Amino acid sequence: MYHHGNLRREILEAALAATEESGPANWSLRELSRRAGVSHTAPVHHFGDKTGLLTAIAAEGFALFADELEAVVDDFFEVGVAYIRFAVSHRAYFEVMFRPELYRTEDPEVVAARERARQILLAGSRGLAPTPQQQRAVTLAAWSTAHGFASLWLSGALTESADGDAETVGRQALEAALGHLRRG
Amino acid sequence: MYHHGNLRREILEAALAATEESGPANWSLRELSRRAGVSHTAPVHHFGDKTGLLTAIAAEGFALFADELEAVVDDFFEVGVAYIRFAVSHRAYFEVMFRPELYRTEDPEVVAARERARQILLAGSRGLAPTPQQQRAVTLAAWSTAHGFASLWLSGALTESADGDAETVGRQALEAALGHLRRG
DNA sequence: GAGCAATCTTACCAGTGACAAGATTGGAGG
DNA sequence: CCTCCAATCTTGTCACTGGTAAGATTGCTC
Repeated sequence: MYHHGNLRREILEAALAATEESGPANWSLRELSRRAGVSHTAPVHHFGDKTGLLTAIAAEGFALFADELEAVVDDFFEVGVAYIRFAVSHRAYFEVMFRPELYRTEDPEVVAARERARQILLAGSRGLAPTPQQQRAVTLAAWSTAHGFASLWLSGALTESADGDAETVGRQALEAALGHLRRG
Repeated sequence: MYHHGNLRREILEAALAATEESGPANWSLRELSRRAGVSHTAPVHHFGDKTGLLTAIAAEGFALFADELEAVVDDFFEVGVAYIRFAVSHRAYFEVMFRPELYRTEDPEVVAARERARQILLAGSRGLAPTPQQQRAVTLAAWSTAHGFASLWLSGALTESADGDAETVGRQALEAALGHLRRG
């Protein structure tokens, strides 16, 4: 099928769907091509190689991530909640983004989007501690807690320890770790 | 080479070394076999298939993990530090353990070792909150913070935000998140 | 010292990512 | 209109992979 019209997008979506089902490694470019009804090398023109496809996913993921964090940037605590919400609701993106061996981490689009997200995280916890040293520790703590909860949740490690939806339980964990910072 | 003598161990170590270098997906059984000087199907007898090898790594990893946590079980805060120390010093194990799509999570050895580690984590934060509900939140918070810091550190996400060795910086992050629980 | 069971090998298959060379087609410029 | 170019997709091929089947080797037991 020459001139599919929307192949780049369709392959990308198929990759996301496949990643959602079985992780970012358990699918092949050829499988995605078959699903899209094109030859096994059709994606090459759009992504170069498999790493290129994963790089595109990471770049788009960091951009979406930054967007969602930006929406709540004024509330330090809600940035953490948004972090968790993003991981759960955009699982496939998240699983690629934080697995640097999968894609080209220094791709310009990736770098730009990732840096944008990072700045929002840094801004979110600004002014919560007196010294720069403590400031940095607070940022790290918040980032670690949100990221850790999200990772554990996605890996299924919490199925025995937590009941409820991710956002509710995540809020409780964030509150236990960081609530004292919020209240001053 | 018939009757290598120690093939199971050698393949396992080679897999750990390769995982350390390039992640748990970027090596092949055949490559490990070549390194060990045996035919490409020799590992089959010991592990069944590639998933079996990764399952063995996960089982051994959780057992080592439980051992290291056990050594400091009396101090809630030090359990978190030990968690981070394990992730950094046994990176290959850690990266497999928390990637359930890679191995058979319900393998009896895996289940036993993982459950042992889980109990230590639960015990570590016992008595730090009045109600069971808060108790659970504190456990989740501590686990999330340690796990998140370890994951971010291993993925390289912190290279711009933190200087120093993982344990030192990790302590600071844990202190910022959980220090208030320690001091009562 | 015979035979068994554990361990390893050789041979093969389908599936994969990458590459090279070529086919098709929409659209721009004459 | 129509020519031709660049974007897009296809066919063909390669080395490599994981998995399976069948068979070879060898340490150990009795």
